[in-house]
Amino acid sequence: MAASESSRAALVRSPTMGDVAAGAGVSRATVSRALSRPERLRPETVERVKQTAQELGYVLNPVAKALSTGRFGNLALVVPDIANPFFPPMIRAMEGLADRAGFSVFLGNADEDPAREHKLLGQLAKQVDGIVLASSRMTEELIREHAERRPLVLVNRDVAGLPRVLVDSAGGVAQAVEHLAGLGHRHIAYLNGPSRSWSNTQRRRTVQRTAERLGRSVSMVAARLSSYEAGRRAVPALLACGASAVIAFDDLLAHGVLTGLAERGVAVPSAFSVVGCDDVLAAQTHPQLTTVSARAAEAGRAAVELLTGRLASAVAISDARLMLETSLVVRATTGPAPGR
Amino acid sequence: MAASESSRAALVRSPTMGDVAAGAGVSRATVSRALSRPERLRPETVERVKQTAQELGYVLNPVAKALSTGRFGNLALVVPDIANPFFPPMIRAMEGLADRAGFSVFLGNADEDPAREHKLLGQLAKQVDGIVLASSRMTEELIREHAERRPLVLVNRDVAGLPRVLVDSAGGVAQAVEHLAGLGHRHIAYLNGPSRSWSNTQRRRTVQRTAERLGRSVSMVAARLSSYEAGRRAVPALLACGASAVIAFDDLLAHGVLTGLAERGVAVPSAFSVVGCDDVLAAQTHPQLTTVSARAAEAGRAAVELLTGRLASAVAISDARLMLETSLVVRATTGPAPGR
DNA sequence: TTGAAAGCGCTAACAA
DNA sequence: TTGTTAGCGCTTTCAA
Repeated sequence: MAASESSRAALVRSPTMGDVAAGAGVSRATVSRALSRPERLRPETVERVKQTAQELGYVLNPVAKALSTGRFGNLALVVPDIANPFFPPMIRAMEGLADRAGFSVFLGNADEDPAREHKLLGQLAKQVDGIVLASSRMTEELIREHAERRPLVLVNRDVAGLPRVLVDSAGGVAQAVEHLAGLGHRHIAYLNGPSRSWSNTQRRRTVQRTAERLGRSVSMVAARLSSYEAGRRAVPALLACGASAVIAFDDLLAHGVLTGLAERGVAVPSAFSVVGCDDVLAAQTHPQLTTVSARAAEAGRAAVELLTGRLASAVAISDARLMLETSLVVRATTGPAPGR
Repeated sequence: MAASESSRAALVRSPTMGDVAAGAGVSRATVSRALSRPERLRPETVERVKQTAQELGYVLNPVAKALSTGRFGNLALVVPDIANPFFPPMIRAMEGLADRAGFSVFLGNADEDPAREHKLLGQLAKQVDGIVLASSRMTEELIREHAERRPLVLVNRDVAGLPRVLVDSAGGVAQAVEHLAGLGHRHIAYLNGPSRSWSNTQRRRTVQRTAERLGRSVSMVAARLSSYEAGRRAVPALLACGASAVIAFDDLLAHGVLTGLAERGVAVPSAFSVVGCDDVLAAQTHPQLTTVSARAAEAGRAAVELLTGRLASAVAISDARLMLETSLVVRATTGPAPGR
């Protein structure tokens, strides 16, 4: 009754290469070759092996293969918050491309917590060929450390020496400021997102510089995290600072602001203008939010391409720095400054 | 220079159990025990082993462990479309719970395609301990087949004999119909979602029955898939059918409808009422959509609990059928029927 | 073109 | 309490 006693035991456990070998009257090595390097075998052998594999319902065991080759056929994808609408389109694009390249993907949700991010990367590293790390909140030092263990591509995080894809919101944000200035707004607020976010830093600076250049004043308002509620709660501060328009770190905050304004009877855009960022919520909700395109899906695709390219070539193209330009998408939540 | 030649080679490759064993002056088995069953070892031995493991920066290789034990420490999560706002909160909840239970998670995006779903499950099955399959579009037969290979829990798909978590939108949808009837609407439309969706079938039937019971007429409008654009395009049909209110398959469609109505100058809710489903977009966007709560996160959590419970107990609780009740959340997009 | 055999890093009887 | 040994299922030299 021992599993090794007779071939009838194969009925319960799934068939292995040995079973196929026995069935086809060849060695396990030959089965392996028939499946991975058929050109090195006589066609009729390959045929016979594939035939019996088919009959037995044999499926290659990826874990055994991985142990033997050191290659896993898996990618890791780590994001700070999968529930943030910025990420799903990116994840979707990544998963699709990874799949086409023959990889399965692990998803890690870091919960905006650098420590959890670190832990996730640690436990995933040993079963993936490469990692895409999006909007990391970890220190540069820690990121470098992980990048040494496994090929790693960053999204929206700018660490010199590591391959990275950056959605350059500067262009779009500058356009947003110009758009508002052109509409007569003299005082613009910027509603901040997560403080450790590279994107937030970039957007804040761009608002500041552009407004300065155009001679408009700017107020910085803190939300500190990206959420609808945070945006809603920021409205009193927004109104108090004297601005007549706000550029929010992202669409989620912008929607919160819309609600907060509505609750206070402030009409949009006639009394107050609102601009979002990322064009993700904006594209699938009403009202049509004026926003800065973020090209999340493209960024994801580019990151996976960089990663699989690097995995295939064995030549570490380490310092790739891909910038994706953005632009303003004017929709319905911006209008002329009040009293003009 | 062969890897086995001298221990100096350990500098390049990551340390194995053998390295730790050598360093601590014990056997590999002892290292293994120190890490997984420390209670079976003398405390000082455990200490010594952990110490040297620490020094060497040793991390257990999960793939080798999996090959040896047949347990992977991985779960698979397959959804039809990760970009559909219904899923991210669910995925997030699942990932969090899985992580706490010591599992990493593979994410599969089936793209609303049964064939892709099948393929994904096939390739993932060999490296996971269990599977959560959400809103499957596959045939019951195929689902059963996969459930035989690996422990599998369904979400929002009702297959007898398999453990499943169902968000029972009947309650909430019935309330929505009653709510609208109470507001004087005599003709209500239901905007359909994906035809293979269990949830859609359930919602459609509930609308029909409840409206019948209350003596209201119903029109069925097809959108066939869940997207903002589909909702928007459905507006002409919606207006043409003579209804004064719509219940949409989900929030995404509802938002599309809102935009379509706005484009035609139809005011919400004074001229037309809109109800969504899922309360996912609704909770983080403006305007505040009247919707049916979907408890996606809870459903995800329940599914993972069912799965890990089953994995731990080794007793197959096969026919669990968990229903999560829903209810209507009245917000700002429904109002009295026009002309009343 | 094919087979034999060693080994990937770990676990788990079985002994001691 | 600890070590020895035999795999887990696959790939990959090396020989034939």
